[in-house]
Amino acid sequence: MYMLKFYNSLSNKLEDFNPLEENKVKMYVCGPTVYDKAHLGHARCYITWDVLYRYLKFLGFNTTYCRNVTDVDDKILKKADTQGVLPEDITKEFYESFTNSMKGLNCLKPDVEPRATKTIGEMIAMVKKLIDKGFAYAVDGDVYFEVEKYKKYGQLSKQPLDDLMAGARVEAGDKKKSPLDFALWKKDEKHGYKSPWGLGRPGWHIECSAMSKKFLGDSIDIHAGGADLTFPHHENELAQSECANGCKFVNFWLHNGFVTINKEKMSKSLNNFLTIDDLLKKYDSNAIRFFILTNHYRMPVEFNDEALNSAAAGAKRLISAAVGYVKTQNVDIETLEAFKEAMNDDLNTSKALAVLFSIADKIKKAQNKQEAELYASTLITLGEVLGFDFSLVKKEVSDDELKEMILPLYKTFEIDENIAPKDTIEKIISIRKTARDNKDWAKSDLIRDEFDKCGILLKDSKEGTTWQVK
RNA sequence: GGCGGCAUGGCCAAGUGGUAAGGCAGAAGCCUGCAAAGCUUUUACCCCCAGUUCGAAUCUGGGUGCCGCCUCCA
Repeated sequence: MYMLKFYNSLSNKLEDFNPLEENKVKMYVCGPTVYDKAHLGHARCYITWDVLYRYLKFLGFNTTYCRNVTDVDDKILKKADTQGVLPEDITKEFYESFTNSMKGLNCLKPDVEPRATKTIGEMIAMVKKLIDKGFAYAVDGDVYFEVEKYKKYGQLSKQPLDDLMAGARVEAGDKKKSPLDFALWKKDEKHGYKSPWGLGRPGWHIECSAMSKKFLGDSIDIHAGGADLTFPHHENELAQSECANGCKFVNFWLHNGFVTINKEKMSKSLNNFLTIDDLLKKYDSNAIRFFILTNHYRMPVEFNDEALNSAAAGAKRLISAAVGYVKTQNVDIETLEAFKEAMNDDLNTSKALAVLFSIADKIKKAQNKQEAELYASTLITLGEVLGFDFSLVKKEVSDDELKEMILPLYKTFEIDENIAPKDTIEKIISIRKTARDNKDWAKSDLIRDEFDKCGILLKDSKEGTTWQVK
């Protein structure tokens, strides 16, 4: 039995994971602000926590995964105003885009995906409570959290209050008592919601606090997100929630590292990002996952095409090892234990991948069919815990798509277009076989090239020639 | 300036004090008419210096280099 351990950003230590409630895990991940397409950095974040979710469930924890959608935000409003459309138009478009990206990456849907706009009431209630308890104050339609009142402020980011104060920006016309105080509620007469303080909208941090409380309760096991959220977002959430609820907010704070490009953080503001949509045009989800999972989730990952191509090759070989086998209830215990040992160690996915490669190797070296089936089933079972999609190996193409692909061949070989594409391929292969039998290598190679141009790979072996979509 | 992190073969990367997993690429071989695919084999003293130790990539101290947060950002 290996103990499940996570690196807790709150203590900066590896800690044994014990859920608050026996066998139950409540996890919250900061979701996207839906105003633009998701990029590789988001992919890394959500793939990482997707793997955590899958693994917790695999271990048998009754896991509730909540990932919010931030659909009230300055950037959304700004974009809407610039384009002369409603904020809802923006959020609808990019929520759909995000959902598609997640699907494309084979990320499981969270159990709850609350939207900020649907949780306004709870946010207002929380802000009110903070005011009642003396942790917040209202000024001219704004409400601020008074950092001074919460002595533990800075515990997560390990920032001494004095240093924060020294570095804090003081803005002209600021109504805050202290530059460190942050907005819980902002006056907004154009896009605002009704509240005890007039028309306004929630601050970003209170959104997560309220949604987490509503759907998971006052205390939760895991709160995860990108490392850049540690300060101020998570620090502020922590302060608000503990002050409002009067109890511990989160047991484990987990943060993933960034994707870098040319050694710099990939981000919207640096404008050096690659969207998930674009990446998926070139690489499948297994390749992207493999790329992300070869690194430990807390380390930075440097993106470049070479790395992604390398990952694509690795993923393909790994997944292909299970082709022709199905998943059963059986798994190889030794491999399972090795896998768990790796994953229990703060999600050491790099090591877990090595375990998968070793089981893939065992499939090939199996003494008999039964053994091979056991190993393959193990590979699929554990591979799916990492979110690999084993259906992607053999590209399934519909007859119509296939026909579209090989249309030139119909013409070249003067084949009736009413003949099914698969039969057509077989027919051309038999033409090629005749050529090969006659040692007409020029013709044989030409046909192979023609297929290649159409995206079909021919494989010659002693048993004959087979084909597959590349 | 404050806080945090990183430095392992051509590239990516794991690594619990006892002498370096795995992936990619490369090379050689098998297979093939030739290829492709597949299979087999194969490549490291771990940034520098000092220390602790019988023994350090792994611990301590000091360098050097790189990155992130401290402002919206996964």
